[in-house]
Amino acid sequence: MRVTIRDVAKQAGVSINTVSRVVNNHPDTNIFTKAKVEQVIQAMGYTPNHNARSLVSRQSRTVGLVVTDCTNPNTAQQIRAMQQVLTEAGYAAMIFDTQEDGKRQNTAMRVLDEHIVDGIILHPAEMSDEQVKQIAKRVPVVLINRTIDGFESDTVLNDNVDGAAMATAHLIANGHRRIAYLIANRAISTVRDRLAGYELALKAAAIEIDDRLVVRTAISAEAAMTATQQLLAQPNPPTAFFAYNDLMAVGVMAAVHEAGLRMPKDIALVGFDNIVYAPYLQVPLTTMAQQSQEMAKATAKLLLQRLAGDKSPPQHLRFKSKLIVRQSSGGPQ
Amino acid sequence: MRVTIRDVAKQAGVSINTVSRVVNNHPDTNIFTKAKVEQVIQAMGYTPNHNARSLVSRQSRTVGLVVTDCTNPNTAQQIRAMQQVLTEAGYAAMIFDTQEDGKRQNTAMRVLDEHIVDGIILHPAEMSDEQVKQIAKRVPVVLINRTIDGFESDTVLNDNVDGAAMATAHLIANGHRRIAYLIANRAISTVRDRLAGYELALKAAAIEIDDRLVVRTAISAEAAMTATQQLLAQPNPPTAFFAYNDLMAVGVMAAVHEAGLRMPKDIALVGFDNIVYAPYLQVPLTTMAQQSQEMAKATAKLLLQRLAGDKSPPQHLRFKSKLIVRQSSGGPQ
DNA sequence: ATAGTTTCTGGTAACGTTACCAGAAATATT
DNA sequence: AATATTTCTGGTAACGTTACCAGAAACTAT
Repeated sequence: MRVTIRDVAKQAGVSINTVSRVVNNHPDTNIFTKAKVEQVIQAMGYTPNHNARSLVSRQSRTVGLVVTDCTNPNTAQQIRAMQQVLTEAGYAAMIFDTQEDGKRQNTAMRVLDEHIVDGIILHPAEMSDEQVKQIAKRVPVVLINRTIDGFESDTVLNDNVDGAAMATAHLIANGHRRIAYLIANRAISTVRDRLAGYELALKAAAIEIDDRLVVRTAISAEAAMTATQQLLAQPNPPTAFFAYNDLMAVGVMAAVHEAGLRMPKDIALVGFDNIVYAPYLQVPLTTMAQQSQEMAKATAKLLLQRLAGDKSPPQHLRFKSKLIVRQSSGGPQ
Repeated sequence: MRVTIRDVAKQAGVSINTVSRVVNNHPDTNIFTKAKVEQVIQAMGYTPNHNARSLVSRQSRTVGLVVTDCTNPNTAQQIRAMQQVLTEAGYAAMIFDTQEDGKRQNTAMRVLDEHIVDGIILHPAEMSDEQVKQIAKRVPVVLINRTIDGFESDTVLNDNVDGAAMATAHLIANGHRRIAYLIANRAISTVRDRLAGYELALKAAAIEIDDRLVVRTAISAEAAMTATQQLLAQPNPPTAFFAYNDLMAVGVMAAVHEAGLRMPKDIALVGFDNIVYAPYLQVPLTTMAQQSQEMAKATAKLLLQRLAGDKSPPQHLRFKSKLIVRQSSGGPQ
C-alpha cells in the first residue's frame, strides 16, 4: 500500500494539514515541525498523490503536447526545448504523437481534456477541427507551427509564405524555370502558405505556374522518391525541386541519384527545416532553416503566461526563416 | 465551470451511478436509459475527470515513458511504436526526455510516481540508480535498450556485445587493424557491452588493444567530429572508426571529409542504429541495424502484460542486430 | 401462484488531498 | 496591563468519481 499524508501525519504526530503545509512549502510552519515532518516523509518514502491534489486544487501542473511527427528531428528538438521550459516552471508534459492523423489527434486531445491538463500546446494535423475549439473554451491552447481555420488563439509560426518564396527565388536566381514542388496534404496550413510563397516567387519572375509540377505526396522519403521518379519520367521534366521538408528532400536526392542524374548539375534541390543531417547528406542540402527551438521556447513561455492568468488578446508570434545555401541547389549565385 | 457527472445525472433525471455505468459501459444498464444519458452527455459536452476516477479506482490508465534522447531518430521511432501499442490498449503516455542526464531522469521518475502511473518504460540514462529500485516496488518498470546494475526487472535489449563484435569483425575483414572506437559515457550499459564486443573481435583477430584508440565523447556529431580530428592528428592514426551511434558517425564523416581524406579509401567507418538518413549520407553509412521498432513493441506489450497482472519472474528479451554494409566501410569483402 | 432469478437503479462511503475557517499560543503595540 | 497582530495548528468540508450494498421491478421456473 502507498504511504498517504495521513500515515505521515500519524507518524509525525501532527495533523494532515501540517504535513500538507510542509509539502507545499507554506510559510506559516514552525521550522522544527517542518524538519520533523520532512524527516518522516523521507523515512516513509511518501510522495503526494497528484490525482488527489489536482482534484481539489483544480489545477494539475501538467500540460499536453501534441505533435504531428516526433520522428522529425526538428520536431524532436522542439519537444525537448518545450519540455525543458515547462519542467523548469514545475509543469509535467503529456506528449502525444499524431502521425499527421486527425483521428489520433482527437484521441490525444480527449485524453488531455480528461486528464484536466492546465494547458495544451498543439501542432495541428489539420486545418479544420471543431474539437479543439470546444476544448479551448476550458483550457488555454497555443498553436505551434500551424494554424487552424476559424480558431482564434495564440499562435507561434514560421513565416512560411516568405520562406517558400525565398527558397523558390533562390532556385530561379540559379537559372531554373521548371521548379517542381513536392507538397504534403493541402489541409495543412504550412502547405497552403508555402505553396502561396512558391507561386508568389514564380509570378515575380514572370514564370507561368504549371500545376503538373506541384505534386502532393505523403511526408516520407519513400513517397517523395516515387513522386520524383514520376516527375523525372515526364516529357519536359523539371530542372529543380523544392521539397516540403528535408525528409522529403532526402527522397528527391535518392531518386535523382538513382536516375543517374547529378546534383546540382542536372537537378537542383532545396528542402525546408535544416535538420541536423542536412549538411552531411550525399549532396549537402540547401534548405530553409526555421528557428525551431526559439519558436518552441516562445510557445512554452506563452503558454506559461496564460497559465499564470494572462487574459490579454491572442498573441501571434511570427518567426522568419533563413536560406541556408549548400551544394544541392548549385550554391550561391 | 466544467460539466460533472452530477450535472449530467440531474439533466438526464437519473442518479450519478447510472451515468457512471453508462460511461464505463457496464452491462447492467437499460438501453433506453443508456441512450438518454449518452445523448445528455453529448449535448452537455461532459468528459469524465481522470483525476477523480483514478483516485478512487486506484489505477490511472496512464504509463510513463522515459527516454534519454528523443531527437535520435531511432528513439523517436521507438516512442511512436510504444505509444501506438499503449494507446490501442487504452493507456495514455507521459513522455520524458532526460537528455542522458541522471538528474532529469530522477525528476521524471518522481513526477511519474506522483502521477500514480500504472507502469513505466525506462530507457535509463545511467547504470546505477537507487530511485528506480524504490519506485519499482510500487509500479511495474520495464527497461528498454539499457540495463541498470543490481536491478532485477523486465528488460528488452539488443545484443550489443554481439553487434559490436560483428561491426568490428567487418572492419577487420576489410583489412583494418587500427580501429578507433568512439564511445559515450561508460556508465551506460550499452557502451560497456559494445566495448566488450569490440575487444572480443580484436582479440579473436589477435590484434592488440590500444587504449588510445578508444575515446569517450558526448553523444553528438560535433563532439565526435572533434574527437576524430584529434585521433587523426596523432602519429600512427587509425584507419577505421567505429562509432557508438550513427549521429556520432556523422561527425566522424565530417571530420574525415574536412581533413581532405576520402572515405572509405583512406578511412573506413561503421556506425550503430541504421537511422533513416544513413543510406543518404555523404558516404552511405555502414551500420548495425537494431530491431528498434520490434523492441519497442515488445516492451510495450510486456508492460501491458504486467499491468494485466502477470506476476511471473522478470523476462529478458534480447534482439539480434544486423550488419548493414554500405559504402563507408569499403563494402563487402 | 409462488419462489427464485436476473435486470436495473440509487444511496452512501470511500479515495487522498487542499481550501477554508477557527482558535491557541506567541509576540508586538499601545 | 490590555489589546492587537502574527505565527502556528487542527477540524471539517469539499473535489468528482467508483465501489459496494440494498432494494425495486421485471422476468423465469417450478
